[in-house]
Amino acid sequence: MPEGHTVHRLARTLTGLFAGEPLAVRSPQGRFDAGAALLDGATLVGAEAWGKQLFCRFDARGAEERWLRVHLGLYGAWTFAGDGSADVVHAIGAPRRRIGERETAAPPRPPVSGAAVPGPGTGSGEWEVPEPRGAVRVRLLGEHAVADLTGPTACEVLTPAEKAAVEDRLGPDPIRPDGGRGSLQAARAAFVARVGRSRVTVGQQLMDQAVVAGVGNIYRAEVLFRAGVDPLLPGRDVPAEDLERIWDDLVVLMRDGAATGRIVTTRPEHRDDGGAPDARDGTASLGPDRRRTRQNTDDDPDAVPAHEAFYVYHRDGLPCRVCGTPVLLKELAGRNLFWCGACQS
DNA sequence: CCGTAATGGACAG
DNA sequence: TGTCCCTTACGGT
Repeated sequence: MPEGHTVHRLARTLTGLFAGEPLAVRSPQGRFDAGAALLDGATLVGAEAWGKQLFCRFDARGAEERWLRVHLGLYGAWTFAGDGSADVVHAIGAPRRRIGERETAAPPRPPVSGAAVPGPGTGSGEWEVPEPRGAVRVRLLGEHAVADLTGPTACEVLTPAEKAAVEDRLGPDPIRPDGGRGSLQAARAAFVARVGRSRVTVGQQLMDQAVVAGVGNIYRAEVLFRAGVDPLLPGRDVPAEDLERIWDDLVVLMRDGAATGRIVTTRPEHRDDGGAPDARDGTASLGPDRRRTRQNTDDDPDAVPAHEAFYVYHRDGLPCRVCGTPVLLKELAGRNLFWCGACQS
């Protein structure tokens, strides 16, 4: 997925597109019919993120507020279309979903086989509401835009109490202004204390959303490399100063990711690998934008090429950017862990 | 056409 | 630790 930075971006996008508007809520796929009925016609007050959890607040006149909770899981994604009155990235979520991103540069998609419902129209921008594409769990339709959700791990309507219960199980979030613990200092202290009192490896704990919310496999691998910490070290054996540096680095890296839509962890001096392709994925001949590791990027020509964005993630077998030792790969708790055995020891 | 990977997580035992 | 779920796009046949 979509690590935490993506979800924070999504919250901002949804708020920008829909906040203050009553929305038509549907489940074209049918699996969310009951939930959609609860929300249909309610006003989207705003969206927020905590780690990888997305919460959209709906107010229906006279009724108690409702929260739509969405978790994208490994391959959930939102795609957007609209009249262009709001500036949005057109697809956010699973990396394979590139169609939406191409639409960013492409002219507005023509209506599909005349079946599309005409949009309400806004005076300035006429637009056609596109047919749902694929298995759309939820469609949010407003005056100026439509948002389609596919493939989520979780999609449900919650009461305020139920939303609070979900949040209670989440660790501090480096992207939230107060870290989700009242202040960034308190959030860092909570993280350091929690990791430091467990024998579970620091590599596993970083993937535990109760320890720190929003970190996924990429940030896990990259932040440990940047800190020079061995992922297999038990948390209690990692010096507190290292854990503090890891937290502070997550704040920087993840907020940068939320701002740009990309994860880039390499420092400029470590990026020039001569344009070497990602040798592992056998896509060397496909060109720089078709490698296995792809990002949801804004169309920024100055963006760091994907194959130079990481130190170790998906680079097993390739020489470490810093010391040249081959990057290691090991399956840990069902997920691939990448690290440099020399730099991280 | 089919198998598989993918930045995740819940649940059983 | 293993199993299952969610969906898409890609490479290989």
